[in-house]
Amino acid sequence: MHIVVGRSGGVILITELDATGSPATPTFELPAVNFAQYVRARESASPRWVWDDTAAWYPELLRAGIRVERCHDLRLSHVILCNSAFTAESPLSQSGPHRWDEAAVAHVPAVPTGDTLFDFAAEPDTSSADADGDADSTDSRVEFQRQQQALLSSAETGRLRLLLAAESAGALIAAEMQFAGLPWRTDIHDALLTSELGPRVAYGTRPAKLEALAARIRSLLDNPTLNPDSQTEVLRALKRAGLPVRSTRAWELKEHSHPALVPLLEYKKLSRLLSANGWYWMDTWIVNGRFHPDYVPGGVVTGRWATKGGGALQLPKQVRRAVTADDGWTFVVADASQLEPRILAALSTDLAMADAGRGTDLYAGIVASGVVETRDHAKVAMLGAMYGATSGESGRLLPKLARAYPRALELTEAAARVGERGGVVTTRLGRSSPRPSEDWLRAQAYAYAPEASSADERMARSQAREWGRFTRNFVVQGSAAEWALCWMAQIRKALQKLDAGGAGGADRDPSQSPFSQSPHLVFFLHDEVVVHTPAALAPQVQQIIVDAATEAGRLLFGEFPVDFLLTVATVESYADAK
DNA sequence: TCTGCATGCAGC
DNA sequence: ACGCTGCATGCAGA
Repeated sequence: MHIVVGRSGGVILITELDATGSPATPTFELPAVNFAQYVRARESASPRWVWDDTAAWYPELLRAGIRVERCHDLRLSHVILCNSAFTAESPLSQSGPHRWDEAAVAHVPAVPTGDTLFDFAAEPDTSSADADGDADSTDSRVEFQRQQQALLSSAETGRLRLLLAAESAGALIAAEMQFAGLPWRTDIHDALLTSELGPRVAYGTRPAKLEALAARIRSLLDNPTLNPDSQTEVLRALKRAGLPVRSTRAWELKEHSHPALVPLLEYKKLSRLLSANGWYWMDTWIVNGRFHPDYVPGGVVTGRWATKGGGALQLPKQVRRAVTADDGWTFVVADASQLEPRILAALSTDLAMADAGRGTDLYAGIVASGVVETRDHAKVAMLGAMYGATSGESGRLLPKLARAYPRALELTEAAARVGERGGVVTTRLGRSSPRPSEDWLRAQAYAYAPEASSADERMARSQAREWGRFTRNFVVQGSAAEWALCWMAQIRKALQKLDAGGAGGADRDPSQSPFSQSPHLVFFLHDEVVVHTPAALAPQVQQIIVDAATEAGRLLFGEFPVDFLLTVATVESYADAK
């Protein structure tokens, strides 16, 4: 059963649909204050909630202590269906742009408590799209019908249905992870910063260790006024010291040797720590011992998640020590080993490559098959195949890989050729790549014009290859993102079931947060998840995560025999994983 | 003074 | 001439 919900002024409009998709009852209104109770009551029937934007609806339910099992996020689904090659003929994807194509409405973050920093979180969202008073429940219902119709008219209904369900589950998970937050010990974080940088100082001033390094750099470069934070000044000073560098990138500096480079590299490392995850970041993002990352599901063209603010997807290993489980709780951390190569093997039904990864590290398996000499070579060559390397070590190793795994390599080559011609490629479940820009198309067309110079032709060729590398990678990265969504959705479902059988079940105290007593996802990083769980349940959680990986593989690739191996660890601190 | 772009680096 | 990002910072031009 589907229940379509929409807002109009101060009321919620609700349409319950039966199994055929037609209204089971007339649309009715509910005062906004009664909405959460309504959802709580209806949830027992396991409906799929249909709403415009999960981030605009779910946080308030979570604050009311309510979780929902499943939803259909119209905005995320709209983007997928409008672009998918599997629904290219549908009226939906041929219709012009409207409000469903707009960026997500500004939404309020889901934070459980009304702390100073996030006090605004409790205020209702007044910026939503129906400010003109239009009954957007109608809009949502119409849009839902259009999406259903596009889905059913597709030759790939099954894959797309799975993709929309997974994408929507991802939206629920993102909201739940933001609400629950990642346990974060500010005392440990502060001690770590103090030991690396020196005691805390006011914002905008240099901590002692940075100041000492700056002094050392100035003296070794014989430049008493040098500002080590200025790339231009540093570059000039290095050149004057006789170093043939063309940038101040760490990897380039490491290729040279000069006494000043030691403190300079150390300065850069620490200065990065301070500006990206220093005390200011801690004060901004840690609330009551929890980091509440602002995930954006579907935020990347390939289907990966993005973040806005907080940098959850760039959380450096340096600070993961501060991620510490609550007393009596623990983390189960799992990451998918060599996910993208395994995805590629399955996409291309390359049995030899799947064999290489069966029950073992896939790169080690490639070495064991005698394809290349070392694990590092196997890895570099695989990455080169998926990213489109043409030169260097990776480029040299590619022919060996192509001989051993022709099907896999042919898939990546074909994806690149499609992109070079300006075409569209599609992931396993049906997310299609964007079309190239007008500029790109113009440059390609112009390269054939009689008045085009050889520079024009070179430029066009270079841009064509660039777009080819993008589409080459899109298929693999995007399909891997789909696997990860299915994996997480399965984990979530199984954890909820585990919870229903235990202390957090039917007799749960509704005044408690839905996550305060039972295992739940707290972090996601492309191919890695973290579950925060009562310590006693960790073995069951591990099993759930492993089984979910197998199930995700089956959902995407059916019976094709590819393993999705995980590295799983039960740890008190995130820093101790892998 | 503000804004947009370039740089550099964190993650996968 | 190897893919996708977010974020902080400095710098140049408006």
